Amino acid sequence: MDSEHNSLPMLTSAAPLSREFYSRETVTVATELLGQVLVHSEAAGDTAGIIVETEAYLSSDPGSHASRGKTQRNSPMFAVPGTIYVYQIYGVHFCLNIVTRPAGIAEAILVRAVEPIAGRELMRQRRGRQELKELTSGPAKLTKAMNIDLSLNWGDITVPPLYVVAGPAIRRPVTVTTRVGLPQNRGGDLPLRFCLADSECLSRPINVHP
DNA sequence: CACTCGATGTTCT
DNA sequence: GAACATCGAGTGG
Repeated sequence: MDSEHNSLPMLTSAAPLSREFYSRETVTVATELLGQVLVHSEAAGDTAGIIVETEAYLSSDPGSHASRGKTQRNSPMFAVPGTIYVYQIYGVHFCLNIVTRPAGIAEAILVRAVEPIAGRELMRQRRGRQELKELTSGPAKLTKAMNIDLSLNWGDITVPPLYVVAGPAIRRPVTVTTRVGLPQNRGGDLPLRFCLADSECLSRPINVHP
């Protein structure tokens, strides 16, 4: 067993955050997910990371996949809070979202970056990179490192194998910015990206002026 | 560093 | 056809 498991023996076996946690206002959940721990338990080995960057996607939000109604791809967004929505982007990458709000209101949170705390060697193998900062500092990087793909779409984030547990009780500064990759006319000017400002593992630096 | 660009497939116009 | 909640290799200062 490697040292990271010795130093964090309880984390990956802690109780997942409940459905009630996710059944609140999307911005609230997006903010409170920061500092919690995303865990993927697999036979190959557990991977886990502290969530350091999230984005909220709201109903009536032109940047949301659900902005033009329900389709085959986005239908998990219309399901119950805690539903996992994984989609493929640019044909090659996967992004992980967690549904909030009651069924019928399509809102979700994109998990954009985590700080690796367990299964780092597995992450290095999957990513083909050694540097800690390169393993999970982006929405598609973290899904690759943690082996998250379409097989987890429609899953339940409140139970294994993919779930979130309470992180270390340490207060860290939160910064709010505009979301990444969205043009102005698609909601790119809305302050819906949430970061732990002191993290080394953000998908990109926090711009003082966007 | 900063920037461009190709990969690759699903969705929507 | 074009766009896309991205990444990494490549190029040029």
